[in-house]
Amino acid sequence: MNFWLMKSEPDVFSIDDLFKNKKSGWEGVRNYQARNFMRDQMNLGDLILFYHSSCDEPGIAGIAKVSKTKLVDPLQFEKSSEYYDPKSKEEDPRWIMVEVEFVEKFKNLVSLKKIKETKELSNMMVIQKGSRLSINPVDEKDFFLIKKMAL
DNA sequence: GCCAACGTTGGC
DNA sequence: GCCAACGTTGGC
Repeated sequence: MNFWLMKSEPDVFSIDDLFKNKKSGWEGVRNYQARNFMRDQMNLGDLILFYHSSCDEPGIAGIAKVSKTKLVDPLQFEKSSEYYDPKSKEEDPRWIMVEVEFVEKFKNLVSLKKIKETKELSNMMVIQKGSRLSINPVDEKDFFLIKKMAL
């Protein structure tokens, strides 16, 4: 089993939205590195730190898990979508995604600030300078430490 | 709104 | 294949 961190802007899609919908396709990723993680390395049941970005208090808001793998992102073929990709072909779709399922919302958000202050988490990709990748692999021990910090 | 750090595009 | 210009991310 692998562990992940996935970023979402809460104005667009928050942990509360995932709670309401129970499940959601992780649409709109248009970065090859992030896509490759989803396409090649995500397995059913992998656990995900749900990260809120570009908001008042950036940080990890809860946990989700991978409920379906290797899905075709439908928005790449929708002309009206901001995620439309004219270069992607139906017979060879460029953008592959996973479906995620709600697991829990943290009682206390584990803020970016807190993560930066925690020495044991200094290796996390999300706090490395210049790291903008929206999907990061996470060490198992970091995953469970963050879960503990949310209590 | 600013801006640093990256990624992508396209001319050559 | 290089690289300048441009676009995006995301914290502050």
